[in-house]
Amino acid sequence: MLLSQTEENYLKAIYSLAYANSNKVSTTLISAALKTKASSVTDMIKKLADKDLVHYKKYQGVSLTEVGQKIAVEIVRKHRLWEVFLVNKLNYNWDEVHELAEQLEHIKSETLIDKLEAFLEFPKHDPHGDPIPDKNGNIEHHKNMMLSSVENGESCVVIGIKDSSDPFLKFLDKLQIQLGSNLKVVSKESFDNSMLIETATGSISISNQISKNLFVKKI
Amino acid sequence: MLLSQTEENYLKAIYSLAYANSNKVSTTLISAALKTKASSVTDMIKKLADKDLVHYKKYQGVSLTEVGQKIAVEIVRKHRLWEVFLVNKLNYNWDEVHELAEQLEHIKSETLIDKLEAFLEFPKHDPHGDPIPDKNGNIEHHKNMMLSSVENGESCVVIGIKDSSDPFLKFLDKLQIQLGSNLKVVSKESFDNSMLIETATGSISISNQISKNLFVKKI
DNA sequence: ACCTATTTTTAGACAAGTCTAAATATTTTA
DNA sequence: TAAAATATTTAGACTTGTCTAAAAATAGGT
Ligand SMILES: [Mn+2]
Ligand SMILES: [Mn+2]
Ligand SMILES: [Mn+2]
Ligand SMILES: [Mn+2]
Repeated sequence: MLLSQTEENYLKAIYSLAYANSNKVSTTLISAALKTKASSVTDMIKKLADKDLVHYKKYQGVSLTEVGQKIAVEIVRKHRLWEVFLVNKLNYNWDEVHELAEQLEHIKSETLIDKLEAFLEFPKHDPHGDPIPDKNGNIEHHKNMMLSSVENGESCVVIGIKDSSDPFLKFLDKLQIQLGSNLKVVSKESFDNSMLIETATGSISISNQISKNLFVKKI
Repeated sequence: MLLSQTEENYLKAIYSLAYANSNKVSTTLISAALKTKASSVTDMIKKLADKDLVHYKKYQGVSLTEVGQKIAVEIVRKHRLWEVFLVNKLNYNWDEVHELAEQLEHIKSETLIDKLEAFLEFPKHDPHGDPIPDKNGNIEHHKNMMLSSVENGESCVVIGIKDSSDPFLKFLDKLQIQLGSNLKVVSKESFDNSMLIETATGSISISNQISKNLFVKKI
């Protein structure tokens, strides 16, 4: 099955949205994610349904078939491996690689991505801490522990970013928080849910907005 | 100026054809190179002319403007650097990379190709011996010495392949002839212009077809 | 110079992906 | 449960790049 870039982008979008939300994804949600109009989405959904890549009943939302899901995961795999390449080999910063990976993920080849994976020495996570599916499509999701739920006095390591938008990544750079950073929760304000935390470089106060978007592992 | 992949492919095709032939390129030649119909070429030529990327007068053939040429060379640069990446870093064979580079050359980014070039340590030639234009578009063409014109008793090094088609490259593999191979011309048959040559691994007879397609430098 | 063969262009059509505007279905609210 | 608000689908149009078939221009041969 040879898909167009556009079709691949739809599948990937449906995959992320289905994961983030429940299961069935609405037309408007997709159109927002892809910056198209709802009517365009309806058209494409029909095409994908014809190819048995999505389940679709009018007005009922859409979900991926097994084949559709498999393809979506392959694209996610490509996206994340290319991101690793860009950051680890070409010295891009983690906030600069998304758009490029968005293009590179559509390169068609039977062998390329496995060779790239080997060259990168089989990374398990992309530069934003997101898990990289293996060549069979298996993927180890984060356990859902956010910094916001860590108790006073406890320490943890940053293992992932929920909102990988450029501005948020740049802001983390400024705070000198990276993947692997050790953080100790000193205190929590019940007033606004902000936190005082200790990092390698000092103590900082961070808003709930931020602590809700950092995946951590207790140590 | 943001061009579509198709437009870029046309510019690159016109560039190679203009270089291989005289200067003005005919509609049919382009359609043969791109495997489209002549009528499609006419349509696209008009669009490129509107964008001042080619000079075009009906029935008179087409040639690149300065801007058009600059863009074409940029695409050639990308193509060849990606080929180097695929061969040197991902361990592809030289006969496997063309189609992939054909896709990768269209990735849009201000910074990617210069970072890739640095990562590859500024190679001067692609895996087929073709020169890589620098970031300003300067390109050092081969001096036009083919193995076929080397005299009896003289030695030379293979520095490039004129016809980089998969079958020819595979055939050279079989003969154990690579870029950098030392060849000594033992004798030439006036009958069919075949040559007896000595390589590192032994003596072989090669047809004029082959010797006409190997760029060499005398030593 | 004229007729013929070839090349090139035009005209009209089609598929993919998108849009706007209008119609229809669903959901919310009262 | 019926009106109002919102979401989704349909209808018709447009752009890009392609094609086939037909018309027009050029090039060659006598
Ligand atoms: Mn994409
Ligand atoms: Mn990522
Ligand atoms: Mn190409
Ligand atoms: Mn090459």
